[in-house]
Amino acid sequence: MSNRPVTLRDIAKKVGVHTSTVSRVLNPDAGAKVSREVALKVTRAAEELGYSLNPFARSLKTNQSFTIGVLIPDLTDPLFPPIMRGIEDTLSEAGYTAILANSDNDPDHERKGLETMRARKVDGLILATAQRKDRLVARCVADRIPLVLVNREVEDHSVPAVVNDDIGGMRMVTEHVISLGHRRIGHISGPQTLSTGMNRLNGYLAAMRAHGLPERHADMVEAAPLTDAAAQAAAEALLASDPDLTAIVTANDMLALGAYDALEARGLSCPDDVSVTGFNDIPFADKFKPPITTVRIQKFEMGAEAARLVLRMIKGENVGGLSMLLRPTLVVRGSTAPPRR
Amino acid sequence: MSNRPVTLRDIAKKVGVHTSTVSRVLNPDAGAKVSREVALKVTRAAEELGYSLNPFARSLKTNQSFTIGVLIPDLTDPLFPPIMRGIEDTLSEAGYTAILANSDNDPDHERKGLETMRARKVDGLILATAQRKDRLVARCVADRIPLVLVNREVEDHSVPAVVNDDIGGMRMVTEHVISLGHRRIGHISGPQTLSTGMNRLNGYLAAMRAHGLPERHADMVEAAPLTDAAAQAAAEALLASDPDLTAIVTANDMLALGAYDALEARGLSCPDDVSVTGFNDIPFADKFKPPITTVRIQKFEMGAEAARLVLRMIKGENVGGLSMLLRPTLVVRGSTAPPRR
DNA sequence: CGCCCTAACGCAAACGATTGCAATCTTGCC
DNA sequence: GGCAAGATTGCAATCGTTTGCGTTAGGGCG
Repeated sequence: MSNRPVTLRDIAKKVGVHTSTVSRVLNPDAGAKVSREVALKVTRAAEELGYSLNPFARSLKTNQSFTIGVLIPDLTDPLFPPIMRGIEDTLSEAGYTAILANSDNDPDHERKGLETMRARKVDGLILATAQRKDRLVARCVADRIPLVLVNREVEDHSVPAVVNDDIGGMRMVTEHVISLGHRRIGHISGPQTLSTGMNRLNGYLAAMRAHGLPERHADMVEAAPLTDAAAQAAAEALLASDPDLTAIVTANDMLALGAYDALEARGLSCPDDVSVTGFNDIPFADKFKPPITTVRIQKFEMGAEAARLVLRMIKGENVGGLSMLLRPTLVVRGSTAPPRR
Repeated sequence: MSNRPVTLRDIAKKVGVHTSTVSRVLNPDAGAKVSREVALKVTRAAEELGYSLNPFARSLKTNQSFTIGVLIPDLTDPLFPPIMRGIEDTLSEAGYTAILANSDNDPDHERKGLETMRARKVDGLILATAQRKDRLVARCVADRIPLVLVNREVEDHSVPAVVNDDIGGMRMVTEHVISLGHRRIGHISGPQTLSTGMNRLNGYLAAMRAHGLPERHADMVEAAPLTDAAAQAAAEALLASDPDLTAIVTANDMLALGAYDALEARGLSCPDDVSVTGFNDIPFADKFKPPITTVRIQKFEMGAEAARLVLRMIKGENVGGLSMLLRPTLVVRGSTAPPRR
């Protein structure tokens, strides 16, 4: 028994037909006509010989890799694993495979990641790293690579994207806080270079306006990197400049944790002294003390839809300008309560 | 300007040499001799034309994919993203790419994942899913695929693995609890079908024995699935059967959180009434209330070393029986304190 | 019974690289 | 100056599939 893998030729020889016929039997989708009997004999022989397609040969010929590149900021950020699972689960069902790269929010890394993906000739791209203005994204569309954005999108909506209703979500949670009786409400925002950061800020503003509450500049601080440390600093600035604050709504759960730290450092308690909210509903959001009131976004579904979308683009479907907005839901937990005063 | 990608032939034509020469210039590692001048002209032409290697053609010829399959239980489990990053970061430096599959602890999924990886002709495999006796692992070694285990290993140590010193780690944290003065210490273990579950249990037992403490059967319960819910049930069983327990050491942080829930349900406080410890030091372990005293394992490094190891195997190095044991460290936080009585 | 059409299959040329071997050219040395 | 050794480079086969086109055979129809 030789160890040489079984090829189309082996099957052809065994059955007594030409390799092209075997190929046609094994790829019925191509729409080639083969007689019932031959098809049966071929499939049987393939089975017996334990044939398995050589993907390199196929790809060389068809110029398809059945591979999708996925670029995310950092797999270690709890937001992305669920998205990634959504992507991979639906890709694999379609016979596609994801290859992953982390950008670490570094343009060089990002560029390098994209580079290797293109070198590997991915059939499409899913990016979770988009800035509102993004040169790399622009280059990809210019190069006509099937591309969809996930979670974040670009300013001009020129690229298909699957995102949450960040404005609506933030408006919802802000109004929850307002409805509890809060009037002086601060916001720790994410970077305004990201659609999420901007939209969530706008959602906050919309809610404030809608209820006739003043928008004070001092009540909005940006957490430059989306870390708990940055958020802690931001929360401290907020509390210093406006000691009457009774609530802080933040642009994501990690920032909420940073706010917790700031409150603790000041000897304030949440939610008794100050209510805090997050966004995303990351795993464990319900396990912290207090459990975070937050906005649940559809992480797995976001990934799954992005994958479906890119697959449709690959099939040649024209999905121009199609963006999907997933509806988030409010999750009220222990970090919000009516204000004391 | 045609859109047809640049090939070796294009370069050859431009420079006036044969494609084989171009190939040799572009693959210097192969050790072929090419004159300085030709090499220079070729590289320059390649640059000018914007050549990029067609990986399909190369792979077809060399039968290498520069791809490693990684199989993990669930990316959503906070233990794995850091491991994954370790793997990917070091693979990509070597020009390799990881393709990921989740088993969801389901043998069918696992088998299917392995199947697609083999269909894609990965050059090697990294498995984080190994049971102590694992048929799939056995099949892989039988098929002589370069393979390394990570985090968990097989019983007979027949496969190279990169794991933590689970016994030592658990012994360490148990002794920490003992040194605080605890005598009645329960253990919530992981599944004994996994090396981690068994080793950690043994570490606990070793510590108890070493200090002349009785090993009571009632003080050991297995959390069948490694979830907080299962752990909560386990902790309740523990507390019910042995109300004098003053400490519970668990096999991982998620189980510790389950123990928290059980204590809270009983109106007991941690660490005042019962001390609790975890294992792994997952992200946020310091953010819970109380922050979890736990054993920090080297997650990123574990992944990185596993990647390095599989690469060495691919290069043909004989690493027979080489396993790496990474040293964990004790991280004392707020969930442990001296017993009241 | 002849002709045309279609179904089924074979033929062979790709896809783009790698690589053992042959051919050529230098160079050194006697 | 001739020859051998060594350094470069060319030649051509090959990896395993896919696919446009040609060929064959059979069937329907006039």
